[in-house]
Amino acid sequence: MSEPFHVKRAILIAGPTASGKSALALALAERLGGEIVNADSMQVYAELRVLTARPSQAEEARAPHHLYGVLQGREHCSAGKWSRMALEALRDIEARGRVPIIVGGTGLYFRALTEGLSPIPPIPEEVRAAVRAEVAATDDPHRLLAEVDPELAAVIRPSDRQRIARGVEVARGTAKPLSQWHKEPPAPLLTGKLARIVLAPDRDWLRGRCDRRFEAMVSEGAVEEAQGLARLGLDPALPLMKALGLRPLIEHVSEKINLSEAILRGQSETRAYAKRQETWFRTQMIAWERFSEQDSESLMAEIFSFIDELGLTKV
RNA sequence: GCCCGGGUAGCUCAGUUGGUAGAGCAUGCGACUGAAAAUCGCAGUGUCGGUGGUUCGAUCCCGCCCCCGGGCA
Repeated sequence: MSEPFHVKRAILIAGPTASGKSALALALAERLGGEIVNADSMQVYAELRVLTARPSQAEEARAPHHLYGVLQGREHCSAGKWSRMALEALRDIEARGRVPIIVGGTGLYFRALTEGLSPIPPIPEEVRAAVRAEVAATDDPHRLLAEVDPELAAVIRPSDRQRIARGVEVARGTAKPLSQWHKEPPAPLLTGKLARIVLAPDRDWLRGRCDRRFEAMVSEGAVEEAQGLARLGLDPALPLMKALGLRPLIEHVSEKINLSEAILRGQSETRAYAKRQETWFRTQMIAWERFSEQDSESLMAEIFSFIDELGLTKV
């Protein structure tokens, strides 16, 4: 097991979708001489730009951005893959003497970095694919898991096919079941002087922003982006095909539903996602500093004084 | 004016051969160890359009009234 990477200083910004994290990160980067690292599971895919509200080229010109659009849609990201890419980017940024600003909405990715995951080796792709296919096909996937990892089966709901598939693939692809791997204490990948920030705006305010932003995406080419993806004919099970609003827009492009219905569904998916993120941030990231200020200038001031108190503003 | 259909949860609607009601969506809460924008769990709420009648008992049957569609005149 390798030693964690110790940074001089880093700023971590988590927040629900549409909470304004990217703008905040950019403002901080400009002020501190920082470089931005994406911690969002969907913004890593090249084919998703509009639908994931990825920073524009103009924004990317204002400060270096990393891990945006770096994977092809046919690849699949994961917490492990992301954390390895992130560490590499962090080392480079540190070597340049700049401040890393990690920003995103994927709580699990932040956990992988700051708390670590159990040291489970990669599962061979053939095993993964075979297990996923098997789990998708069977009527009783829970039994498959119970056969190879009864301890895990006892705590995973029979309806939760995704976790069941993970449990089965680990049991088959490694020497021991996932429930045993989980007993090995995880170790952080990243240590050092870290400012951990969660944006926690008012729910109604955020809902309004989600709704408006989805409409804005449509006027900025989200339909065309969905059409482009539909033409690629990718496996609908691929992670990027699960992007919020993508499925309704593809249904619209293939003339199954009209645009206004697609928009309503996209907005509704976005709101539900924001809710799940908030639950994670509230219950899983309790040690992080929460900010609910909505005015961007006041927010910036509060955050700046927070990181200043931590001694992160000077080298 | 007449005929037909409808009025049940925030929305769309199901239902009760008469014993005061339920799904999906929305909303709220939660779980979360390499697909996490994923995956999964829990919860609530209703003067069942109004009013009179029949009945031990009406959201359901009957009368009248109101509202919304559609048709005929």
